[in-house]
Amino acid sequence: MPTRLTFPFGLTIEEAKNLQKSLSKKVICEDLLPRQIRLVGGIDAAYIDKLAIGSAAILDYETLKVIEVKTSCQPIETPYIPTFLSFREVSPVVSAVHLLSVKPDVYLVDGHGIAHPRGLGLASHLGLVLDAATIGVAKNLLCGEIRETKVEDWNPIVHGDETIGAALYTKPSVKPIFISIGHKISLETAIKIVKHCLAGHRIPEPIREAHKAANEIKRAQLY
DNA sequence: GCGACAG
DNA sequence: ATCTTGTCGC
Repeated sequence: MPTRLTFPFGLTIEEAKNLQKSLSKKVICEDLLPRQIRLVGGIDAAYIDKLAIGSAAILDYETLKVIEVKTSCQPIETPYIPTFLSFREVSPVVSAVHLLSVKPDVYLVDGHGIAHPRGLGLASHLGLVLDAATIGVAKNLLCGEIRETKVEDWNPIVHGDETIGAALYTKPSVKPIFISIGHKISLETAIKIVKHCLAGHRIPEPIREAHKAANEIKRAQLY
């Protein structure tokens, strides 16, 4: 019989793949967000034993100062399988987002958007679930290759004959970060927003804050 | 069949 | 992601 992993809804790998494919058709690669961004969100997750900690941080876009941070712990319900990260992280992360008293104009998500084998990385999946603008910000490439034609501070990530993202060089002599459309945004705007949020670090500030919050929870739970 | 593979 | 101190380098 087919390999039936403990996916939500009892999905098999094949069924999960088909779900990703159909959901990816709903992803919008255009700017459906305010022209003037006021609040930016950062999304990340951490793990302690059998618990997943979803984290969401809200920062002021201009000053990059933290306005609010929420976390939510849940039992881990799905194993980590490459290309199926969203099945593992969407639930805890959405719970954290629902605890927020304010919603951002766009979310920076720790993971890929459409730069995914079936076009549905965590950032895109989350964007569809929240019906919000999202940007995928990954530290490693999952699929596609970098086209070395750098004329600015980034190179296109191509898959076949399509540009699925950008390798953004944030600092000299430092590995780039991989940006891709999550939902309701264009790649150009996504790159612009991520660059604005760098503040001298490789990882954009909203994600760093979400990451910090998740780890602070870990310490509290540990003792 | 083999290797690669976000967090 | 996680287990983990000091250390090399900008």
